[in-house]
Amino acid sequence: MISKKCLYALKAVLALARHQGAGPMTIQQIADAQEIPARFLEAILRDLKQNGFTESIRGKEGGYILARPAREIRMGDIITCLEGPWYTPGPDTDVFSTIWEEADRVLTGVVNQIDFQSLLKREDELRFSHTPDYSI
Amino acid sequence: MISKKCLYALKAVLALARHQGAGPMTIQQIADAQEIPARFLEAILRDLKQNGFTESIRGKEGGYILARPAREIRMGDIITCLEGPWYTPGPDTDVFSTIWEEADRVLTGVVNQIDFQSLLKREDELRFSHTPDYSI
DNA sequence: GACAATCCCTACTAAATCAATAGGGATAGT
DNA sequence: ACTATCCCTATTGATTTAGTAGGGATTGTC
Repeated sequence: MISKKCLYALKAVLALARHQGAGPMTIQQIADAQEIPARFLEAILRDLKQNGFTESIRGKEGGYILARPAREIRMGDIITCLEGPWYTPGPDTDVFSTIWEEADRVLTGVVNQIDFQSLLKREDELRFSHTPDYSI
Repeated sequence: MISKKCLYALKAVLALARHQGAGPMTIQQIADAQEIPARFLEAILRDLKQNGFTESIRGKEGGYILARPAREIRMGDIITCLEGPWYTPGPDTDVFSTIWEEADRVLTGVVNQIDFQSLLKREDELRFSHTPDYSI
């Protein structure tokens, strides 16, 4: 399965996407909102920054923002950034190589179809469908 | 990526598939043929046996055979047996859950389409296409 | 019945990876 | 100056991976 680190990264980007246009979010805010250990999140956000997904503002009133619109960041981008490629073709091919390639292809296909704008929308729909209706 | 243990299991089953009908193969034979540490392979074969993929014959002239025809064993069966499920749905669903489910679905789809009879055929074709032609 | 080749079972270990935590340094707004 | 923020390196404990070790049980052959 996906590592916690990677899941934290996805959640952090999602939080930043929701906050986009409202100034920077501090590490602590993101950590609180998504239940991520703050010191761990710090390293993750630095990683995301180095790969061009986030930008940071230092000093007081500082924090993190997305470097690009949520629409232009795909789940697959973040996953590849944190986990590296799922399968790397080696020099010698056996019967299984082509199958790992196929698996990689379909997996990439799934996560690259989803950008963070659509994740926000999905999240809203999920919240809507899960809100219990207490009316009589 | 896939663990070495799982890859060894796949290779072992493939070796047994190729040997099917020609009596049992010893652990050592499989280990030599597929370049797997014999003591490690021992544990893997036991695991495969407990899950009904292989059978063993003890004593001299003993060894391992496939418990079913190669056609009836799929790659996905072996992988699930060794690695467990890639994703297990938890009690609480978030935006990502449905995506992991979809990823699991497509991945399972790929490896469950391939049985070991077709792997043998693929291997033969690969060997054919890779044999260098030294004729003038 | 002795012997040798095989599978069977439990326990142990070394290395790598995962999931953080710790301690300070640099920067910027007030 | 003070404080809230990000920045960087190093360290740690737990878990998983990839084996290894030592012996026990079974069965065919002489």
